[in-house]
Amino acid sequence: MDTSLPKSDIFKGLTRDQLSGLVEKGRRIILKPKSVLFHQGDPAASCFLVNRGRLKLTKLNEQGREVIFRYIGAGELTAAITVLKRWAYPVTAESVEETVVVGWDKPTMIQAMHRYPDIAINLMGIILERIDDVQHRYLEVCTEHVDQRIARSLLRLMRRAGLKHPEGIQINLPLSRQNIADYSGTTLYTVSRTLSAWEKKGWILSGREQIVVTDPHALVQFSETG
Amino acid sequence: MDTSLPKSDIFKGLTRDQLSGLVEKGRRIILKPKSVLFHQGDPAASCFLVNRGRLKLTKLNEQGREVIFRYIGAGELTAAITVLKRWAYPVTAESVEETVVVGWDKPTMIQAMHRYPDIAINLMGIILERIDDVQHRYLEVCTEHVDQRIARSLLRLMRRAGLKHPEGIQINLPLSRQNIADYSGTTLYTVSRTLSAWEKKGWILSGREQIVVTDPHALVQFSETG
DNA sequence: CGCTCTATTGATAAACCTCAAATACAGTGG
DNA sequence: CCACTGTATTTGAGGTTTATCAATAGAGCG
Repeated sequence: MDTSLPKSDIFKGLTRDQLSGLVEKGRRIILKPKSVLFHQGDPAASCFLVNRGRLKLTKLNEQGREVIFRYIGAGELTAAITVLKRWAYPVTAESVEETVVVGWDKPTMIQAMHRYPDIAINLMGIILERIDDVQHRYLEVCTEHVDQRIARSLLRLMRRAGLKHPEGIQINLPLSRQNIADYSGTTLYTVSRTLSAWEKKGWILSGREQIVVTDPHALVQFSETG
Repeated sequence: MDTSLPKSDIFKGLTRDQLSGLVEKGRRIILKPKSVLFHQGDPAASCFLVNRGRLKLTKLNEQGREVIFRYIGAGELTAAITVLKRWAYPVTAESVEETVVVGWDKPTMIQAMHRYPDIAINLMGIILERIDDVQHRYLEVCTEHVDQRIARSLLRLMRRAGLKHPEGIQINLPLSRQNIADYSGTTLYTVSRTLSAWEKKGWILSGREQIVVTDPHALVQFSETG
């Protein structure tokens, strides 16, 4: 069995042996692209670590409109909150590409935290960062214009999933206009128009489900001043 | 000294004596209406419990536009996050009426958590509820129309600060149109127009900085369907 | 090559904001 | 009690932003 694990914040402080012991207790799941790991309100959802690939975390509102909270990649956790709460995690996780995760159920996770208190501390840190992140994005979506928000979305994705590319930095993720819209709180039409305009300005290059940011500085400038 | 403390989630599980010992270690602060307890990015901010009155938690964006995250009342905590993180809490807390808070610095709080592990567990629970709340509001602000969001804001405030009133439920809080706008992510003009319309429909009564919800059911209905 | 999914673009409408001006209200000091 | 002042609120007009709808083009795949 492949016991290699990516570096992850949650297990910082553990030795190699402790870590592989934990991994053995986990359930390894391989997801094809666009398959659902757990669904909004799924009571069985427990704690998952992404080993390879990437998950999209979303939420649907009553009318069925989707919002993307974040994309999480190798070494990142999701649904860790459920370990500490009895309610189901109100978020859906879906792979955007072939993805491998390791999942632990609540009892295992709680036992692990007792044995290695570092895990609990790390978990706390991760949750606090998430809260800060959502709060900041809440501020943005309340106060900023759509195009500013699109710019921020691209920059955020670029930082988390950026790859070197001859013309700039490529967002290494299958990313449709609809995805960007769901991530920015707008519609695919507005995204399309906005990206077209930026492409004319030379700030980005765009293709089918692909974006390359060619002038990050211009985007940053724009995202801050409008 | 007045050692009476409101029931608070954070100290659930502690005895009366343990609690009053803690209160004595805290610093009691009395705030006149509209005074700032701590400011966005203030490194000195530590953990505060509201004893009486109410605080408004806000954040300013780069252009100086304010967003209200939440109003917190007696028995509720704020800035608890700072206890566990080195960074400053990126939020401003301001009293909306005469307010009494008890504040503890980080070392005291950490010591207390060691002595009474219940506190750490309770704190965790509070933080998890907050994350869920912000995420849900993020979804709302991304997907819903302004008037739906205003309806949700009134309902939320009603549930947290509602008082019986001959005509319905009064929101017991000085609440200007601007406040509602900052809480809903819109402008005071739109709030004014919307409330006028609802008053004509008999859903609410409104006065200067005062709202009475006379038909909560209609508001709920509206907030869900548009 | 035809099928499906994604993206673009124009036209139109709706939602919402901004500005300006008028009005209502609460508190203060005479 | 009343005028005065500062703030809160309302409302209209006009404009901008953004969503919606519809039609077309393009890309990838078997």
